[in-house]
Amino acid sequence: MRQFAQRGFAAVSMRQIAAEVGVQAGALYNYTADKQSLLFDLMRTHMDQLLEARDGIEKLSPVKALEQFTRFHIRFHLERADAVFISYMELRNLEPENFTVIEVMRGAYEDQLEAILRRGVEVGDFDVPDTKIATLGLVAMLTGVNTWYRIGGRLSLDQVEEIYWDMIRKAVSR
Amino acid sequence: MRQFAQRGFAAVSMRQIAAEVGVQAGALYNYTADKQSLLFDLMRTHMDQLLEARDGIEKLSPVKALEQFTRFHIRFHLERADAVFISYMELRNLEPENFTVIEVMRGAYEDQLEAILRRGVEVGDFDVPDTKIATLGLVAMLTGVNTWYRIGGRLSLDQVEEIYWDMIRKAVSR
Amino acid sequence: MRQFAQRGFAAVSMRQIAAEVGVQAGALYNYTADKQSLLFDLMRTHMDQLLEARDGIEKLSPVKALEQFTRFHIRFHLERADAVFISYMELRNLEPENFTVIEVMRGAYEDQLEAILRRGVEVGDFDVPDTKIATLGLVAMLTGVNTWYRIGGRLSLDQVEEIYWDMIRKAVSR
Amino acid sequence: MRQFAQRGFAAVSMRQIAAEVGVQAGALYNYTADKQSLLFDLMRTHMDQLLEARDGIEKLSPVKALEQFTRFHIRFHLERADAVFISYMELRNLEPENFTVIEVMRGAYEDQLEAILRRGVEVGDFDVPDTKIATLGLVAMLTGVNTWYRIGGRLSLDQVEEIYWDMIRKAVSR
DNA sequence: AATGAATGAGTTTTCATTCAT
DNA sequence: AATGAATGAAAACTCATTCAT
Repeated sequence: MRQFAQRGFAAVSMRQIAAEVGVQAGALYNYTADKQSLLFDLMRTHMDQLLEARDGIEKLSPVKALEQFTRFHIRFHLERADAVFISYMELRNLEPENFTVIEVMRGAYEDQLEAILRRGVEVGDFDVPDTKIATLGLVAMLTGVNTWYRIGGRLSLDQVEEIYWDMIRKAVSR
Repeated sequence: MRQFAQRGFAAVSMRQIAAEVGVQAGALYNYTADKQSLLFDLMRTHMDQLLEARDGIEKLSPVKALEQFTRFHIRFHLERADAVFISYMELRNLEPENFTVIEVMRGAYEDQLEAILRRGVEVGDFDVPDTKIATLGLVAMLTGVNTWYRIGGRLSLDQVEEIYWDMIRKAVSR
Repeated sequence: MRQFAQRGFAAVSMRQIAAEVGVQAGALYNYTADKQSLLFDLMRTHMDQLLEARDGIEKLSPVKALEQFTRFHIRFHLERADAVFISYMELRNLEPENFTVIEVMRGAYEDQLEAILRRGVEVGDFDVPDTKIATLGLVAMLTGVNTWYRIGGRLSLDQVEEIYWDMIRKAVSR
Repeated sequence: MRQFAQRGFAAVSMRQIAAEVGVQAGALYNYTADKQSLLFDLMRTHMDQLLEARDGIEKLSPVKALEQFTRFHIRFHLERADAVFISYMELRNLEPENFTVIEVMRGAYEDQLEAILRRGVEVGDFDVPDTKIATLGLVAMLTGVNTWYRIGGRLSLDQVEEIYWDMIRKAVSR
């Protein structure tokens, strides 16, 4: 995972992966069918964890649910920077059927956010002209944190959550 | 550019590029020093155009400037989907000195947005706790349009601009 | 070694070398870092053997030492015609740092001969106006044997040694 | 010639040669049939000059003739270091029929020296067990000067001639 | 006499994968 | 469970040569 994140799937050889774990390249094939499976398994595991994570969010008010989603997304993604990066950058290197599996999972995650937005619009908490697009815009904004946040930098994780929650709250407000 | 965007820099061979333009691979070297230069020239040209594009924006009110920036960003990036995608995805494949050049240009572009936010905060039009982070968040959100917008789809470009401008206006409002 | 000697380093491809040992080109890289190392290792091994070979020569009288050096040089070089040829012809194809290593070794060998000449001059056995130049002249003459001697030809190895020792003995005599 | 001498025939491209004379590679083919001809013409011209050079040497006494040959060889070869180097190093890169032509010319030159030695032996001036081998040994020694002599170095050309003539005179003496 | 664009064959090297041991 | 040797295909790049202009 570290190697794929840092250098890209195509640029990492099975020999390099083997060297990193202290075996010869041939030995890797005792654990994986091929290089493609290595990538796919990484991504699927990541998406599994992402989807598992939230329970009971539908019982919260739309505003509370959106806040929880916001804070969760930032925290979950920052804790898994390598897996997140791979999941965005290496989609292209998935074979078609693997690609489809991951895309479906990603869609399911986005649906969770859109459901919150839709509930909020229905009860009059939010003013969002197009919940699908708002979903995509908010996810892009939130995931973008990963491109610049560094642990030990100017801001604490709490502060980042606060700033983004402030922007998002207002962005969907009436 | 089309090949790099669709399959990734590493996955496109000089032979494929040559075939696409109708020559043998060797002939490409009459026009480019090497494959790396092909990538770098593409990116630099894109960033040049991006930086050239906005004049006089600092004479507008912060709100008007932010609206113009929002609409410009969406339109400019959607018109150049391949170049945008390459500029985000293939940074890793730039040699260090080329990488630095592009990063500096990207920073200059973000500075234009941050300057608008800062002016807006100073005159009391905006309420943004951290202009640097807001800049990064907004740019991520805006550029995210490229990941889903398709010409001829459900929404016109004008509608997209409207929806995002609405979200952004509110996100930075008091 | 045979290929390099017959056709020259630059003219021999890794494919040809591989074919000669009965594998595909890629398999060579299990044994050598690159083509340059193949050349350098050949030369260094040769020079190592050349420098190892003579012990105790400094205890002989200058005349006896020169005779032994003469006979040794002819025999050693004729037995390794390919390595000798490569060591002279392919110096140009060594990368700079490798070149330096070989040059230093060659210098050490020539120093052994010059030491003999100098001792001979000191004790009055030889009359040589410039021991450095005489060294280079004698080495050139002796190594020249390799360009024409063929096993099974008109002359035995013993006869060749005799003829050259006769010329050299007289060339440095008073 | 300079390029071939410094980097070797195989390592010099037609483009480099063209650049050195200030044209594009294609233009060279107005002057030479191909790269091979460039090499062959260089060598043949050199050998022509070498063979032309000595007239009337057979009228001198063997000792005088040998001295003149010695001094001539050193001077002629030092004045044409590049051509000499190419003529030794690049024989391998001549196509077979071209190779034969050059070898015949080289043989003719060596015959001139051997004739002197043979005359000297006949009249009792020299003591040489095998004139063919002595010829090859002396030529090797003399040409070896080129490997170390540098204009402006420790020794003048006259001094070098003197030292070698001293060694050679004694080497063939009775 | 020269150019510049092109070719086709070649180069060294890398790589995912296989497999006997 | 691991190795090390091998393969075959592919990569980027170079080069002598050709040729229309």
